[in-house]
Amino acid sequence: MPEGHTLFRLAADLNAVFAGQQVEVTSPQGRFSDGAATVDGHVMDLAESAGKHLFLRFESGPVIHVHLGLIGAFRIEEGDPPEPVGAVRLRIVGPSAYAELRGAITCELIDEAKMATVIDRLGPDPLRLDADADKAFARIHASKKAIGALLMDQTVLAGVGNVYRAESLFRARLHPLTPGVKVSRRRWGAIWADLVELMDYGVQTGRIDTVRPEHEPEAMGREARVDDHGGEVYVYRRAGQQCHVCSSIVRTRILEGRNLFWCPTCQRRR
DNA sequence: TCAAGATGATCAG
DNA sequence: TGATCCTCTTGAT
Repeated sequence: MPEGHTLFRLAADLNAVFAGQQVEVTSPQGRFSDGAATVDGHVMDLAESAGKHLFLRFESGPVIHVHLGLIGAFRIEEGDPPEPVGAVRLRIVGPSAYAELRGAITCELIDEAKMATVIDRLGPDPLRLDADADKAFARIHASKKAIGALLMDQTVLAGVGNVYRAESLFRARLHPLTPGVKVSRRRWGAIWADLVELMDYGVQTGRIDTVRPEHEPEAMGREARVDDHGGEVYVYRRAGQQCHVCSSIVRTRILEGRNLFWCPTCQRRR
């Protein structure tokens, strides 16, 4: 589930087992062999996330830059590593645990300058305490593009993916095709505050739950269903089903190549 | 056994 | 906007 909260949590978990430790770094699949060899046997300094990007810094200077993309997965297991199974792009082995990366869209060795460039391109990240929500609002309010597309643009806002997009707009009762220029500062302030709360909760629990207690299906007399992504949601991937709040049928369409979901009654176009 | 789809991003046209 | 890449799971045949 690679949205920003996943990477934030992953960085913390990697620090817990590898920070300050000498680690063995390999690429069983072979596609990251040169990069792995450069830092193999070195001390991992710190893992950090920025939006959906992950950076593993080594005391000797190099940084491993990882982006999970749509299907990437980085798993940490305790104990000694078994023989690699499948396409393991990167494997890190420490004294008490090991981690394996599969399917990432990016796994490369970069320097501090390149890391700064990657971070500079990103919009404010709701998971960072020093993030400036006004910076995102300036971009949104200057755009005629749909707010549903702007929320997914990582140069506008970092870390928000398809699930948080669908759910934050539902909770704000805002139609996803509303042009950015029509979103007021007050409305944006509420969406930002909600994203901060939702994503922080996602970091703590490792899942995306967005349904307020009073709207839970049990409370509404309906059968509860937890989606594949591991949480209870209002509209994400619920096309054709009843809205938890008003019982209208949740709709879907493709917006800029990605599935979009909304409730036509709770999120009326104005 | 094979095709489709998935929480992402980039590039060409 | 469509094609492409990355890997794995699910469902159809």
